[in-house]
Amino acid sequence: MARASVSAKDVAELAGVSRTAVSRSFTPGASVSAETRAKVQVAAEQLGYHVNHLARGLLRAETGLVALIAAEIDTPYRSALLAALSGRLQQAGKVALLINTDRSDDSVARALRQAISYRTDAAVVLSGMPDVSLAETCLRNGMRLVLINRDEERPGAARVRLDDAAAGRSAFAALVAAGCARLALASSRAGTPSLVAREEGFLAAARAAGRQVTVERIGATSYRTGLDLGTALMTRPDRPDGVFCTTDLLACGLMDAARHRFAAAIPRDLSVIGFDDIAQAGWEAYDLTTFRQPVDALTEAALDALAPGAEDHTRLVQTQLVWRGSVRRAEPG
Amino acid sequence: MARASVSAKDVAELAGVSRTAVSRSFTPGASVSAETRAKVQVAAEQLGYHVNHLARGLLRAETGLVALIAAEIDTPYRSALLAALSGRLQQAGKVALLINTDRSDDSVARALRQAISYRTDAAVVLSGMPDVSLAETCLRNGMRLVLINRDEERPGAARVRLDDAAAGRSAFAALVAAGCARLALASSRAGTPSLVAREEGFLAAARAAGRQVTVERIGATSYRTGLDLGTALMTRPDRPDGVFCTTDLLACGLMDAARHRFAAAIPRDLSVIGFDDIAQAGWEAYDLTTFRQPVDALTEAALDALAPGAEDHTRLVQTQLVWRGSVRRAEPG
DNA sequence: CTGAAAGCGCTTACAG
DNA sequence: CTGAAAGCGCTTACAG
Repeated sequence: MARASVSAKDVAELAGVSRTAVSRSFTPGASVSAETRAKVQVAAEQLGYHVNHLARGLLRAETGLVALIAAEIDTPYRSALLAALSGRLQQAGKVALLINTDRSDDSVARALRQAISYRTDAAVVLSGMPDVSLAETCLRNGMRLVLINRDEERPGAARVRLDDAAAGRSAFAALVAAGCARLALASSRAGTPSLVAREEGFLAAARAAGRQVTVERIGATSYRTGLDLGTALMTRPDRPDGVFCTTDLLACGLMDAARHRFAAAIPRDLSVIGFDDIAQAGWEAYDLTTFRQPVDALTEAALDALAPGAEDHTRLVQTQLVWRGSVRRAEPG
Repeated sequence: MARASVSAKDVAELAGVSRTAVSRSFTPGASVSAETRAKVQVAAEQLGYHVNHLARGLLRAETGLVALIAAEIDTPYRSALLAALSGRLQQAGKVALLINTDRSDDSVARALRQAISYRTDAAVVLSGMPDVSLAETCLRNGMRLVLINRDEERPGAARVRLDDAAAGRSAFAALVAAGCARLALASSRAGTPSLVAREEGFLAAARAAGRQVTVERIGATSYRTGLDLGTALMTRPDRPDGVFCTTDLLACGLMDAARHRFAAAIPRDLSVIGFDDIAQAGWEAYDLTTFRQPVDALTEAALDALAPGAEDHTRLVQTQLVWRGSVRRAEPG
């Protein structure tokens, strides 16, 4: 039994017009006289009528629904991206279906099935990777598929990626320019495409310059892991004096460990560069030099990619190094 | 023109059964033979069929959609609550429509209209306050309405609230027990119900104990405001030695200002208590004693409240003081 | 500009 | 257990 709610029929009766006229009154650009539309509007207002988008979605090519599929949505960077994405979607007259997953591909599959069930116009995948056949099912159901910061491709799906490798390279250059002698790379074991690309950019640049790098990888991508990374690096005999953390969360933990457990001063004893530019990077306790994830640019690229008929190429977005106080300034002259 | 997608009719034809049989095969508990169901399943799998929940929502009493309406969703506390809420909703077989608002009641109204348009089973309001007539429209459309941490009531709507006043009182008791001589209250000017209740609990307890309290209120609820609050309090001639911040974000800013701008040591020179227990409160740089927002309890209460036929009373959830290092330990007896 | 009619994809009595 | 039929609330040719 359907839920009781006021329908176009009720409005039509009250306004003394046909159901068709009601429908037209709520469709921008439809051919209705101003007079009819006014009568309908009054009746609708009085009854508290709202067009049923479920029914409308059945008839139109678009439902106005877009699925946002992501893991760890309470994390600073993720939540910032999600906020931008959902806000921007609303501006565009769409509404976001938020589906959170753990990292397993299985839960991405479930999320995508949900999206299909509600016939979302598009699905934006921020975490995990849908398998090929499911991706095809999405397309077959007329859905656009946008992958954010995923390294694999899916035929028919658009990708939006950060230039992580370039950032890794420029992190290396920045630490060298600051005069750091013993370089380190600190990352988690998550092994996501973004992390790997940052690591490889950094290491490739070091290799090209003939420089040694101490590499430490531990656990999940979290503040706690940052503490462990800091402890691991600071207890080494060849304690580094310049480190690139593949994430701000890791950098914050690493800085706290270095300061509170080893009484190291930053940047005097240790220069640190992070990645993401989460809010905390700008807090005075950290004042972290880091790469800004251009949330707005990513969001625009994603919106462009999910428009019907958009091209499926990869949209590459550049990051920008935000200079703060965690990296030693090179000696003048 | 509707979007091309595989329908029950396609599956029925391939499986050699009626459309009714297909429908039943996807309804738990419906009367279909195992044999028919199996045939349908095979055909559905092969075609990549998924029940259209838009159409289903038209016929059933529930759509499976729940609207989450919130502002500042990239803020640590908000995003944690949203993550819990949307995760729990999924477990319950529902899916979250994320609608973010600014604080204006107008944008809450727009959000609610969207919810009605998609016939969500319920709307959970975390920010702002819907006006009475719109709240009634929601109910008339068969929607449940759950207000989280809102002080006003709406007839027919359920509320979930934290016992903010109790927390305020116990913050006072904790600072007194720590031996603080000059107490302060630091808050923003946002004036939300939760903030006001915390402030009043603290001030009422102080009044009852005959103690003076320096009150400082500035700007929005943010880390930056915390810096300003810290600066304002530390420049007073009667510099406080114990402060209750109505939010962790404010507390983090205040601590940073006290330390970096006034070289104050915490808790030696200043004891600080926050509220929320955001992730950063547990970071070594802050190690903040604070009240934990029991996100899980709030979430359970919200889910209980949005079940069809649930009672509309207010569900009051208690907070818990998490002791860390930002409050001086009282001298042992 | 307007309305009657067909149809989107589903579910649910109803009859067998 | 099974299927034909009616109907959920809408939109879109079609004819006037």
